[in-house]
Amino acid sequence: MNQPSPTEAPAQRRQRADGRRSRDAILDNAARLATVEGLEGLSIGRLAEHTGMSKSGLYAHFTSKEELQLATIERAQEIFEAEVLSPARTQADGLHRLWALSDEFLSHLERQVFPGGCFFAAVGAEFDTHPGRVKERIGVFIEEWVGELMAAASAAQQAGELPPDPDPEQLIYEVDALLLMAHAAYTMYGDPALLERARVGLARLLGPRPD
Amino acid sequence: MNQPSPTEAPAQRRQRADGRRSRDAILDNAARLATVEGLEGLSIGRLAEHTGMSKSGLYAHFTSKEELQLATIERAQEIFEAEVLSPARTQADGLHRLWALSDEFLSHLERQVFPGGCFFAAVGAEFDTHPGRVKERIGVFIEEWVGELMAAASAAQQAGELPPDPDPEQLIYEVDALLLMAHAAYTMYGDPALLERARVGLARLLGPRPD
DNA sequence: GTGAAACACGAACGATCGTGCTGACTAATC
DNA sequence: GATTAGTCAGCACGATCGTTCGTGTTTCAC
Repeated sequence: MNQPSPTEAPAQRRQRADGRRSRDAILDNAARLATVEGLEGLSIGRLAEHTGMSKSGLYAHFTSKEELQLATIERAQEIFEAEVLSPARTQADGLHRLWALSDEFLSHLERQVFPGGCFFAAVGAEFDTHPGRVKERIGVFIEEWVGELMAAASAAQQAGELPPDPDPEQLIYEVDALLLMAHAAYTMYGDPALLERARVGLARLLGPRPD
Repeated sequence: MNQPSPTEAPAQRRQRADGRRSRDAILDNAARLATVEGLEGLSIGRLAEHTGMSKSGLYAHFTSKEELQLATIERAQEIFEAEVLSPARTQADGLHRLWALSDEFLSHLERQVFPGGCFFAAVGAEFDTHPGRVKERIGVFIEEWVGELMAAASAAQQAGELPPDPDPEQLIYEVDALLLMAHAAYTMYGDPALLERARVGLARLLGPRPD
């Protein structure tokens, strides 16, 4: 029934439970460490040491370092979804959603979900000058994030919660600028007041939080 | 007369003209390459190859890689002063100066003074999670840059060119956020429209350009 | 013009990088 | 319970890393 038809390429080697657990642990560490050491600066050896396994044992889970980097991005995306996107999506579309996305983003910086701030801002800054599959994936995720912000902004304008004047692209550019600045400033100096400044700026762009 | 008193530690080994030229060439290449490869990712060997000299010959100019990095930052600062700060300082203090600083910054991105965008945004993102002398120097320069922006904003408020409402710290936080976003977006996607969005945002913060 | 010192090179160092291979061990399948 | 294959460690590889040293070569001060 649910077994793949024999004509289809299986391609997927069957996976053992302990292997799945190891791979998860590796990628959890990789996603968090990458915001500190960088996605390229993070070496297989140090990641293995940090995960408590041998270099070759760890490497057996991936076919190359680039594959490890891509898998790490995927894991970081899951973490971001769980910590930022999902909580914000409980809010109604429109201005509530837009504020929630911004607040949850700033909250995940403050809670240090990643020790180096926003994963995608960190590795994006690292790979913006390194064309290839890794940069592409990061670029795609950022576009999705911006798309989600823009959808909420459009809905807010449609509902009359926001003036139509700055079109959503411009508005979200400025919102995202404040969020990026919050990441950069807070990671560099560690002062929570630098997160608060972003909230003040958001209030000027979006008006005070609804409710 | 202008020779150092013999009791003073000479400390400074006398320098030959060709050596000075070599060192300048090294640091010019280093400052520009660092925005692409990263200040840590830039290796002595590749920098030597790019400069057209041997690895050991290049290294003889510095006592360690960290010293090379610090000298590179100093050189980048000189370039930034020449390309951004000096031109803007020809404008009168206040709103004119503030707009000039912003415009010259965006212009130096567009002219690709550094191939990887803003040097200090790039290496700042790399070293924000690496405490040490390099991070400190970067942090100090950013504070000076922000200080210059804030001084212009204060003068503009004093002159009645800007409302006193957002205090200079908050205002410059938002200005700098737009400039940082311009760097990040333009470096990642290469679309000049992303620089124009920053200008539009600046106009909302500062009002239209004077004159 | 001569001597001292700055300069630049080649060779080499120990360490670490990403990447393979081999072979025990062990969990899942029949 | 035997077979299969996923898991993971040990070892080793070529390359590259930052760094040092010794040795010619070139510039500059006297």
